[in-house]
Amino acid sequence: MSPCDTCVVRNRAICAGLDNPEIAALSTMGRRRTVSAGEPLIWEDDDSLLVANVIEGVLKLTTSTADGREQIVGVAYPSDFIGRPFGQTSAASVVALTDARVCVFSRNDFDRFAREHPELEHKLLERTLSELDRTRAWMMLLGRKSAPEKIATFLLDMSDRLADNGCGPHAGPARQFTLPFSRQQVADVLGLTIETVSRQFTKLKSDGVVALPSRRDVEILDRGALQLLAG
Amino acid sequence: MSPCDTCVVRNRAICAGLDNPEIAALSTMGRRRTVSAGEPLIWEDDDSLLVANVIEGVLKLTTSTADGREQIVGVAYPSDFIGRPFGQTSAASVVALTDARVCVFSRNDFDRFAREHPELEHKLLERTLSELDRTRAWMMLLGRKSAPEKIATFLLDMSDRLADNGCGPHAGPARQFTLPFSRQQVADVLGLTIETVSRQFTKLKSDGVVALPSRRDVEILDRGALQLLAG
DNA sequence: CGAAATATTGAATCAACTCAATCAGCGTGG
DNA sequence: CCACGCTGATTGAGTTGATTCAATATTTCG
Repeated sequence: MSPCDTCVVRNRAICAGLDNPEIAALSTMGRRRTVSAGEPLIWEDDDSLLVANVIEGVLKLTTSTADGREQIVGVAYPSDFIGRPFGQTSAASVVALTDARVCVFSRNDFDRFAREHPELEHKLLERTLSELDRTRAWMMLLGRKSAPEKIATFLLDMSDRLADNGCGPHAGPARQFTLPFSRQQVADVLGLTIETVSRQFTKLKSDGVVALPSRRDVEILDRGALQLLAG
Repeated sequence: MSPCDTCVVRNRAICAGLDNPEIAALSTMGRRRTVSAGEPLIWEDDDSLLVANVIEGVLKLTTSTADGREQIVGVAYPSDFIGRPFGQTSAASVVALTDARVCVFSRNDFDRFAREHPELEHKLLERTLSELDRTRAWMMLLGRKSAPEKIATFLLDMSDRLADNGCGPHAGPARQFTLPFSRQQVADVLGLTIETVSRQFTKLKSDGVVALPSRRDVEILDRGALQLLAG
């Protein structure tokens, strides 16, 4: 019995659609590992040695300048695929935001396996195309939106992505949720400073648009107002 | 004889690697068309009805806000693939910057053909992964770089991508080139205003870093200085 | 040539940043 | 248990880089 049989993302990750012999083969190549909050898994510009599926937890993808400025260029949730297949180096670092569990493959093994399994490559292609769409929408935010618009867009995005996507029917966006980000990390997602993020949060709170019961918790009181602010 | 036999991007586009019967089949599905400078080919949020290979010319991929702000999220050169396969809607508009020639497929036809030809899907996957890398690098620019850094990075990027990639050996980055962008379009790539772009260009000229013989022409006089400025 | 579009330059404003101080939450150890 | 220190977040004051608004210059094209 392979560990995949009990994998909680078995039917959502790129493994979905593989038949039992294929899963068995893939299973022998992969191994599970945990990554503690704050711990890196992949380094920017390093040789691309491994790829992985996220089983549990949240990780950030970042790029940095020589002088230490950071931009979060992506966020990986359970069932997401991380790492750079079919390429020599990884363009982004991957660091866990929360304690996480991932299913890791050597890139070489994965590349070989993928080339032999078109269905898997197709899943990966669909995922990559979606991620590119999402990334391009974020470029609009970074290049053209004001700080209030950025914050509103961010909160709505979080509300969608942190929606309780368990097995319940039509969950819809979450009204209240816990951010996997510190204020600094929110700033690194939005291309702002921590002070600006803090001020915008305070503004939204005093305007009664959101409630902030704790540092990481958000409750959306007026979604319509947020959508209006998002621009 | 199919038009592909004489196609100048035959060996660089995703068609590369297909054998003759496959090319013949693909060829019957595609048709060539020209797109004049300024003419749109695909509209944001519209149903994704067509995909295409760029044969000649340059096109921009853009997203816009309701109130008309625009962000250029990608630029397509000859041999690049444009459009959104395997998805209902297109996340970006595609508009020609110069007169262009493209090889157009109905998305449905292309999707079906691609699913039957893993080698083609693999090529598309590699391209999409590279484009995602490039896009993420651009997010760093949009979120964290200053106007002078943005302009310097932009000019170096143009110098690389507009390098004479004919058949000559090891061309290297272009020392002088013609921008396919107006000042407004440069602003839309970098998330700046046209005035800021103009001021930065003037600054680089008066500092002797570049020469600007005409509105669209750039000659890099001091590449080292540009690299330093790029941050 | 003249008109229209595009680009540059200048002056003034403002949004977001920097720098600095205070505050809140939290775990530790006396 | 609570004082202490540490980290992260908030708030304030002042600055600045990029914008906006406005005027002028240049190029393009009918």
